[in-house]
Amino acid sequence: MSSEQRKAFPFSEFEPKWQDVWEAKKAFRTPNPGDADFDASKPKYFVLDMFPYPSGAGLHVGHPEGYTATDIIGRFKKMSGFNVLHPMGWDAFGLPAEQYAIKTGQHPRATTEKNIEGFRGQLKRLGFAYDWDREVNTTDPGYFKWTQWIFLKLYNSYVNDAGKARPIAELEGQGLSREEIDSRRLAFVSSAPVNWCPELGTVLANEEVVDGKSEVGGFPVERRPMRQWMLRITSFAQRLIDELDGLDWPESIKLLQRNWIGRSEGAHVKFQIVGHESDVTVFTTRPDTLFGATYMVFAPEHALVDQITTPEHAAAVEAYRKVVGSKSDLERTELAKEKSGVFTGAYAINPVNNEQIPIWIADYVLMGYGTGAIMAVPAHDSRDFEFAQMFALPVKQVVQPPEGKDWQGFTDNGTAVNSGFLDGLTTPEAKAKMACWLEEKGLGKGTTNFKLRDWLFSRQRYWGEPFPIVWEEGNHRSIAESELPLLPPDLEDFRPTGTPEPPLSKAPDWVRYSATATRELNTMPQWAGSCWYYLRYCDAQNSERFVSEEAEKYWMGGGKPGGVDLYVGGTEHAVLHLLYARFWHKVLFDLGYVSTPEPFQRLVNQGLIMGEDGQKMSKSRGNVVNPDDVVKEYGADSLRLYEMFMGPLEQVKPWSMKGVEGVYRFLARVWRLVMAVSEEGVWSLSPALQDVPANKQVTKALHETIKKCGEDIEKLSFNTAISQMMICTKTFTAEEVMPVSAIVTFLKVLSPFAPHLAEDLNARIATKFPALAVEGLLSDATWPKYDPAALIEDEVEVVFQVNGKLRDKARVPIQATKEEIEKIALASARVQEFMEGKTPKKIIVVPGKLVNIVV
RNA sequence: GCCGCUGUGGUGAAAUGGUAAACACAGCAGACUUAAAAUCUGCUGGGAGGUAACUCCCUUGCCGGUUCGAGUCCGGCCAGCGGCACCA
Repeated sequence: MSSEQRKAFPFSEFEPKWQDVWEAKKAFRTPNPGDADFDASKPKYFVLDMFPYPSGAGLHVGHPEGYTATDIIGRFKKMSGFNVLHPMGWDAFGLPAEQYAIKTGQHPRATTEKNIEGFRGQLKRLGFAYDWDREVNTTDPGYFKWTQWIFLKLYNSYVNDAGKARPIAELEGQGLSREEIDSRRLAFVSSAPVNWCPELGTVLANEEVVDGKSEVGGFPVERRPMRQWMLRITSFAQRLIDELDGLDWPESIKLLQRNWIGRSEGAHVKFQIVGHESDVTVFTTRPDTLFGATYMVFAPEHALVDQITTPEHAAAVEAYRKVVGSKSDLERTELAKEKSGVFTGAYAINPVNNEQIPIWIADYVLMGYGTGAIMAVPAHDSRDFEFAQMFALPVKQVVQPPEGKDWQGFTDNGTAVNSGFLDGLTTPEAKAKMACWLEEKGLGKGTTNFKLRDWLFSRQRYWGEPFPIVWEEGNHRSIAESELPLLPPDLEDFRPTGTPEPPLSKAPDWVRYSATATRELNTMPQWAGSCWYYLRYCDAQNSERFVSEEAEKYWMGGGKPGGVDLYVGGTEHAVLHLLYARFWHKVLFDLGYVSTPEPFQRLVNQGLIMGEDGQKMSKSRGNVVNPDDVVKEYGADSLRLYEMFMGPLEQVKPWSMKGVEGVYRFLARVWRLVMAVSEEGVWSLSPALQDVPANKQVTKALHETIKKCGEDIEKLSFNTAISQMMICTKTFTAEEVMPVSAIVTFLKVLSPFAPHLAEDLNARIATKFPALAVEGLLSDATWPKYDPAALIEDEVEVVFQVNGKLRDKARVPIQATKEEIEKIALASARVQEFMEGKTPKKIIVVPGKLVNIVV
């Protein structure tokens, strides 16, 4: 049997038809302030999806999940009288695009354009109410001109003592040297060790390295010192933590970000080194345990190691450093099961008791965190304890744990012992006292440290935004804003060079900027374009500014810390995109370019859709569902509705084709409310459709549905809204006569979920009942109001409990008083039976609900 | 190891502290049909008793607590998923 004959309603005819009508009429065009048709009296609602990376594989079923949710919200808000901004675009730069191009032997611009076309077509076939005039594409020069422009803002800014980004010109006015100014820029050059991935031929940000491998491709990553562009995100660490508070985000995501930023409070402590002028500072979160420090450990890369190592230990130290230095991050973590290290021969003096303690080097101390050196308190730190056991170093108790716990390796709070002036204090008291003592003696002070590192911002790849920077006599400087956009050269061979030399070096004409200056050869990472795309949507066509002040104020304003009203996307961006975008937004805010300190007010993460087998969808498992197939077989409305009916939006849930059939049957039932089929299989308006008022039962079901669906959409509880529509449809189906106006109202409620079907049925009803159907497009209709009076029943069922157990129920008038209900309950034969003649101790009456008699 | 989330029928799931399992899937039975598909109707957590209508008991991972009343709140444990991981 062909699928054509099996169709229960002709979705494959009317879905494309309405998609064309919406597009032709620009039904979802959103006017901006200043436009002739802009209505300033309406409130705004900015609903945003995480824009897709247009891969060659096309849309997968995970995309429409979030996109349908935002589409329902957007359509509902539009119907409820809001100016709705619901745009779509393409995050098209980056490694995967370039690798795909290399694999298929095409230019990334060609593959990207083809992929975008594919994605756009797929999204259009799902009937999303986007304003396509606002489409953005990060690889479009008209877009990345402004990405480069924002980079120049970062380059030309610094953070002042108050922690705010300010124009670098302020420092120039203070007569600082070029070196001093360059060292304070938010975009700066650094030659620290970075994550180099030989396979990808580029460096990667810390956030892009997972378990010592590249997030893209899973290739090994090694540490090597290279000169790279960095963004000073660490200057915003505290604000990035603090300003999460005002946001309506899942607590788990806030926590993920807080943990990633990793604030910890402690103290710096200065140690003298025996026989040396120099001293060394360590960071510790446990200054209260200073009396228990029995040795010290430097990171192998620590700058002082060469100076302090004694001749008899030099060979061993050198050998150890060599071994550590040759390891990739992966090997280093893999081999980290057992502690290793060597003694330098040097000693430090513990400032609290003047004891000499040995200085070791070990790779469990990281150069990149704190000061790259630690005081080891083996008694109360598990790593130090393990190391001390291994190398037979002394372990000295300085914290008394609560009764019944061993002090060795005890890391929680307790009471200070063997600690001189700290003895008897609780751990928090001792921390505070020690910090004061250190500060008084000039030996240290309380400090805060963050795990967050500065953002490595350059890549040795072709398919990214070139930096608007030139080099002259060893110094960098920005090019003029008027020179933007800076296009990449047209390269035949854009593959990585296999060395840290970026592929842009293959275009000598492009590289030569002037007789004395050459261009920066690195490109920006994929994250750059996605850091600000939501702003571009507000004014996507503007060629004068990244977004007009007026549009930014209107769409991003509204008195809350975040400008976007609802942002829906996957958890995978919890610490990458969402942290980077917040950082850029804060810089733009400080500089006065945007009106809110945060970009996204409300964030919702959609849950992953698993395969039918409950496993993650993947080609190798063969459990991937292609949305195109579903649309072909069941229609776009079925796909939309099913993805919303599966379960709560935020939950991980498995796909079920049977479930798709279920919602498909529901849509067919709705279709048959309005349409009847002849014996020849021709659909026409159902004769049951009549211009009559709805009876009480239908009216009640309808108004309950208006109420519940409206409330559930606001709560993003789409599955329960759909079940209510199913109940309502059942009530309609049971009727012999279909009251047209009630059906039309129901279609309005259905339309955000299944817009094609609702639009089509309304148009068909309009042919016979033009006065009762919505005039023009149903998508432009107003959300119906429910009548509270229609919901009220004359009688309600009240349950009677004896000692909390259900024993009887009765229908009582809605206006019955507590006393009357109580009397009815006590009169019940079943209740009396279970009371066994005892007198009630207590009777709880919840009007309209229950009576509980306690005996 | 640390942090977080989630545990409810055969399945996806509902349930402002107030009738657990709405809605749907699957299954079973029936109607329509020569037959099938489609459609429509009914049943469908477990156990016990009763010819039957029906009645009773148990049931939201496990143990305890608060409450007239707990899937929901509190404490402890177990399992699964996710994040971080030598961050001093």
